[in-house]
Amino acid sequence: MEPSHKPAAPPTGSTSPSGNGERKSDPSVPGAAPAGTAVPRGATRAQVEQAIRSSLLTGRFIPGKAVTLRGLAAELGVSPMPVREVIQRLAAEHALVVKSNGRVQVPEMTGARFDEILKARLLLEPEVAAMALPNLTKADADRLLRIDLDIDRCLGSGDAVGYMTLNHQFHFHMYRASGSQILLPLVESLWLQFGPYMRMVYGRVGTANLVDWHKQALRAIDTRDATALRQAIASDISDGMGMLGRDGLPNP
Amino acid sequence: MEPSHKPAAPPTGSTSPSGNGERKSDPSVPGAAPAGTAVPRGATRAQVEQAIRSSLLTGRFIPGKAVTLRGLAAELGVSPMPVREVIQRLAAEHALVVKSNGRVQVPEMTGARFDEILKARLLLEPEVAAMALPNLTKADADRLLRIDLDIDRCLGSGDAVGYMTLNHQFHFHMYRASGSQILLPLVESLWLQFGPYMRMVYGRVGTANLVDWHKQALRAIDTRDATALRQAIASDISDGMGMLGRDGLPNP
DNA sequence: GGCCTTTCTTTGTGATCACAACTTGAGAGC
DNA sequence: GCTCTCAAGTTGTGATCACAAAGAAAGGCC
Repeated sequence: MEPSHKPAAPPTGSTSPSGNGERKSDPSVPGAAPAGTAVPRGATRAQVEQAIRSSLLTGRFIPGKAVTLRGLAAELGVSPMPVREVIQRLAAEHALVVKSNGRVQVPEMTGARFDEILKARLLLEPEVAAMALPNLTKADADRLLRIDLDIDRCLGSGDAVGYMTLNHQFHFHMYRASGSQILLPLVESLWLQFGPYMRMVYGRVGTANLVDWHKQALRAIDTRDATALRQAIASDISDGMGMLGRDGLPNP
Repeated sequence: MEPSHKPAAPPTGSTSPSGNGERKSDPSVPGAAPAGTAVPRGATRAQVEQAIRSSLLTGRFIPGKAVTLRGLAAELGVSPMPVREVIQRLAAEHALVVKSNGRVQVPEMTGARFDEILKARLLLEPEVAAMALPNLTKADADRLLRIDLDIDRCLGSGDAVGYMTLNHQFHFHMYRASGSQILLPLVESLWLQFGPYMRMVYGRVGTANLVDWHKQALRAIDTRDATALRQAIASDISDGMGMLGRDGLPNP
């Protein structure tokens, strides 16, 4: 809704970018980028993908909302073309669903989906964390500690978006150290799938998380205890998803 | 290479489909479908996706091979458009890789990737099988048995492609009964990733698989023994990947 | 002969167009 | 007043075009 991404919308009220006089001046953003700034190949698509991904991860797209090609394209100030490809990509990762008639929408959470995502996270993420453990340096531990302190601050002030963003950073800064090429993408796909549902967490931040499992994880990293790290991550996932809550979801 | 899919290539030697006189007669297949047969929406893309997916799963694409948009499009007799979207989709599932310059190629197998795929399969597939167990009917068990008998026949006659196709059918007919919406797609992504590497199995069919774990799995299904089923699937995966072989792969 | 430069070709990318299917809304008929 | 019908608008899909960047190949220079 909020067109915060639109870089330089045409001043005329024409939503459709067709009909403007200039043609093919700059293939990236029609209206910005004053024709001369070197734009790397495929830059537009990368920007579009990043914008949509972060919108999904922080819950800015509400589940069930219809996503239209031209709508998103206009919102981002680009042609429908790069949006098409990004949508295909995200649909393949099940971050978006294409219905039988081709319409695209943000997937709605169901009880069964919720349970399965929880199960999949519990299977994969402790393993990825354990893979990362030998590669985690002192600098990584420091970075993780700083992120966790910021998380505490967000929990204290009730900043839900900040909490979600930082929680994502905490987990993936650790996971990335695993050097995993297979398991890590699978985990990323899972986070994208419950991301939109995160919206439910608004206002609920600070009520749960009696035990700070991140601190336990940091201790396990310090002592190089893979079993303890696995346990801490598993507990963190269970508690975090518990905070989201499965109750009230349709069962199918 | 063999243009078996091309329905009605222009008689002229022009590889590029531009320049043909007829325009916009039928949006599906240019030259076929005599303008009146109802073609469901998005039919072309579905066909293209199916074609490429099965090529990947049965190892018809050799790892490292460059995949070009226009090349594939010409081979399938369609415009580059649907191929673009399918490629994006498959790249998102890591069945294809997009290099930094935008070029697309079939991913090459490395030792690390191989180990990780094996680990991921061992984590996920026994679980999916266990989820499927309560839903497996007598009819499913019969179907699985028939597939396995066909597998035995292929192993006897050294039919590698038949073996790979049927092995895929065996596993996924079972897995599909789980009704899983999250774990099953993850598993499918894994199969797509080691599919091209399956090519290595040509000629090696029949040398391994001393224990028939499929038969063990069928027995576990009969006795509704989840633990035994998990074990059978895990062993089947280990043996199957062992037949593919990790030796000789570059380590990174 | 080997290496560098230049040209031509190939290839991905973004934009736009045309079309069919779907959705939505208004209006006529009962 | 309700429902059915039909028209207008919306939306996804396939095709084609134009362009820039990256490769490949050919030619010239040392």
